[in-house]
Amino acid sequence: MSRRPFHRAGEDVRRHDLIAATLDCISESGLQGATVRQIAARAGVTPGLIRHYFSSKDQMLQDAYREVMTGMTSAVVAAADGDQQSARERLHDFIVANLTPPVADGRRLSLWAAFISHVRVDPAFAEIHRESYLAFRSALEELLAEVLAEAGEEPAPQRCRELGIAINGVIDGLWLEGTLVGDLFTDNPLPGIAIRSAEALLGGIVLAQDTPSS
Amino acid sequence: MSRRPFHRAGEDVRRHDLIAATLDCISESGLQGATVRQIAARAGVTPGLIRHYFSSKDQMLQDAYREVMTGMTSAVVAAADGDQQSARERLHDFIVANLTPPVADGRRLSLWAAFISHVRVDPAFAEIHRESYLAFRSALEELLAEVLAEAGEEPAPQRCRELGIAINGVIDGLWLEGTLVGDLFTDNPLPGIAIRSAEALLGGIVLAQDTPSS
DNA sequence: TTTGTTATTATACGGTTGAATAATTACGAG
DNA sequence: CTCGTAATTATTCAACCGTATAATAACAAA
Repeated sequence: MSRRPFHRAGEDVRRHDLIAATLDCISESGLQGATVRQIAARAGVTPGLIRHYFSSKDQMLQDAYREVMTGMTSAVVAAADGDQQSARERLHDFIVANLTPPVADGRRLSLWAAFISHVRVDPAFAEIHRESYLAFRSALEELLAEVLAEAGEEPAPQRCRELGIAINGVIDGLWLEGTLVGDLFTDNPLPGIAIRSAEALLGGIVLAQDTPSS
Repeated sequence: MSRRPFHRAGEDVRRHDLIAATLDCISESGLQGATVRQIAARAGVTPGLIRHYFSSKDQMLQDAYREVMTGMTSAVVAAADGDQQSARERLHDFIVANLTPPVADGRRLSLWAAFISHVRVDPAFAEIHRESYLAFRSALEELLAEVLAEAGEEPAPQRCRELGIAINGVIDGLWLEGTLVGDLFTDNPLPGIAIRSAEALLGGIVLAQDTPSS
């Protein structure tokens, strides 16, 4: 009976590894499959270590949820911060980034869905959702204001807000269904649908460089 | 030690009661809280009875999922089958029904979210989702074809399909966020946003009787 | 009223869960 | 090189999970 050998790791790397292992477990077998033992095995440690870095398993899940959401928003915001010249192009890339990998990805959807099911049950998760949703929407609204101004239209806050809600709805819905049953949309690529929908919602402002209208 | 008294019930009633109790448990405490003991207690029976009516707990969950989804689609389809004259009015009511109670409702969202998190893990649930999504989308496409024809536009299948995907996306996204954090939208009623969005996507076809554009 | 069927309850089982505690071992400070 | 600290492992615990099986009681048929 030899004791298991181990090596020490910095607090930050351990926490990150444990969260990564948690997300792996959730994406593969859902929240139900994310047990402390499974997570520990995946991270290459023993179960007890989890409660040394997190006050409880629930606390670790909250941290994991926060990381998933910030990862998604930062990915699409980065896509809109490239070297594009016009606001139209930035909005275009922002929308497309939402509906193409790595954001539109089965693993991300699994994680998102698992946590969403907890939002209505646990207030702590509701707060995390609220924060991430508002961060996403405000980034989108800012982008929309620039697009409107660029097109010579007065970017009234109320109009930007409503446009943001609507376009966010399109993105959310397409991302959800497209990633859930992607094979249904091979004949109708979702990025194109999203761009044309946003253009329609914007009252005809053209976003795409090349738009072969269907 | 007195034995618990009981009365017999018809097979259909019992199954329905058990499924109802299952949904109650899920909506209140998520899938994790929907244990056979909790469900049985809620239904006023003992746990063993569940496996007398369902081959397994998982089987009962599948039946419950199917009931939730058919309940939602039938509710909105019924809203579009009233005594409205024009197709425009029917589409209008269809969209509004999606974003107002009892469809836009916290309990329904809790149930939907809990099951969605299972769709990516269990193929049986994926199949149920696929069926219900296609049923919903085809109902919407049919409605859209009538609206286009009524407006004198040729209802090409490809256009109806793309419109259906896009409008379904708007509905899904708004339903999701609106029900998750409804208090964020008190100043921006979602049914109005959805209608105006659909009108924009339809290229200007007017759906509402009275549309005070924001 | 008696009997047979089966819906329902009661009980038990093996396995798993998150958490708590105690025993070790790696590593830095001195 | 030694020692103290704390990161990590090992073990244990009570509670709970879904399921299987046997005992019981309600109701229908005769």
